[in-house]
Amino acid sequence: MPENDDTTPPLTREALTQAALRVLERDGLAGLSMRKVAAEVGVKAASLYWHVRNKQELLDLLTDAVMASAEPPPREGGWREQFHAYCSRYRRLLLDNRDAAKVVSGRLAPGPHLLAVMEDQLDRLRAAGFSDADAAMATYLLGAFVQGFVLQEQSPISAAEVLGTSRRDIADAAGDRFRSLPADTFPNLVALAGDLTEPDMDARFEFCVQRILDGLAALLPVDRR
Amino acid sequence: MPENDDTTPPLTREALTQAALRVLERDGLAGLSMRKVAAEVGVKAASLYWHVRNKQELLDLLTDAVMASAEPPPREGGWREQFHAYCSRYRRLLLDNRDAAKVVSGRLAPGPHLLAVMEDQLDRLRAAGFSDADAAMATYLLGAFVQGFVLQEQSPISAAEVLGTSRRDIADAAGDRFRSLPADTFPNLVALAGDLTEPDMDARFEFCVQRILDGLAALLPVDRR
DNA sequence: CATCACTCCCTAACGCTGTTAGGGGCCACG
DNA sequence: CGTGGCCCCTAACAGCGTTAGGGAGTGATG
Repeated sequence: MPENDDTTPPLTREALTQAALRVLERDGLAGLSMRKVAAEVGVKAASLYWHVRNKQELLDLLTDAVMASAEPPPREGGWREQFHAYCSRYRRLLLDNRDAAKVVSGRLAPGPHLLAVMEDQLDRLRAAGFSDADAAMATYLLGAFVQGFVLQEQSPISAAEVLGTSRRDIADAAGDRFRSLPADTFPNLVALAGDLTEPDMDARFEFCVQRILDGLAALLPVDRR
Repeated sequence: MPENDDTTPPLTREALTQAALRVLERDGLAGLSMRKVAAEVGVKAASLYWHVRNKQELLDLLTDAVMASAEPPPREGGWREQFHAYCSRYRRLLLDNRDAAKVVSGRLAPGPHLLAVMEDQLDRLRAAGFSDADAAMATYLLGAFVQGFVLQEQSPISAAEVLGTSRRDIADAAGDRFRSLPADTFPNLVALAGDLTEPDMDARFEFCVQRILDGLAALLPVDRR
């Protein structure tokens, strides 16, 4: 009798999704198993298959649940500020929810929340003066980039048997590694060791986003950039 | 007696890597197990742990093996053409080796071959007139983007219980899905259904790369773009 | 020659995974 | 009262990464 209620309400897909979200936060994507999700809702693993076709469908639900917490930036300022904010918020979202980048990039599942985001982005891009085709491509470009960036940003470093796990320490170690390469075959890596191992990922992201926004701006007539 | 030799040469990490590469090509990353790799070299699974610390180390070797087949584009024409070629070739490489994008993005393992690529890219960027910091960032940006793009490009579509698995059919189905959305809440998705589901991924990639190159070009003094 | 250390592979096992088959209470409807 | 659908169960299957411990073969050392 683990419950004080004599009957527990039947499971819903939403409850299941929320439970999976908790397990994901606690144990990460690698630790997210059907058995743990089942235990989280007080049920055995096989029972999940009544509500969900398989694990992938649960991950699809997770994807949309993550996207649900995305809220569009304020609609003020130029299109550049707005899309800069969009990118920053999307990155934040992926960073704040554990392993969200891996979950989202594992499947292209346009759930209702993602559709809403796309709709909003397209509206702003067209209002900014982008052609239909360019607007469609721009949303794709920004989405793919932010996802790729965060994935890269979060991917573990191979040589990291380093004790100090802080960004700073890792960057220092990587810098030393670059500097200790043979200078005759890798002159540029040696010379740019410091630049290559910039530990401030926010600054890196900033740079990249600004370049992409510059590239998009070049599509507009000069007076609308 | 599966061998005509009475003794087989002892395993090397290189032989093991090549075997893993074959299994990867045949069964994909999800089907790549230590047992299968062991069988591929005619050995039992536990024996692999003599040559390799764990599966992740094998994947790191795989990553560098994939990067080994990357060859830099010819050093002729402007920096734009050169880096356009770099991006296209990197994408081709990721597309041609099964699940290469997933393997590569799972770990940040700067093996010798990746170091060589970075060295070469930095050299060209500096020659083109980019500052040290900008050159370092640019390699990062291009790498992260291409990886993100291919990952997105290859991620399976959730609603694809569709029979016709061709790009064209999937795009058509997705287009129909967009068009059948309620036009009052998703006017842009409905209107741009065709543009959003452009099936020619080469064209999509082309667009994105050109935008990023435009953005990078803006860093240069006008006379060197 | 005997002994030791080292290399390289083995068997056996542990605890985990996703998924299916089949069964059994329970509740509403005819 | 019976029947059918809902919702969960137990049991099991085949596979996974990984470890412990053993046992042949080889080459150097006493």
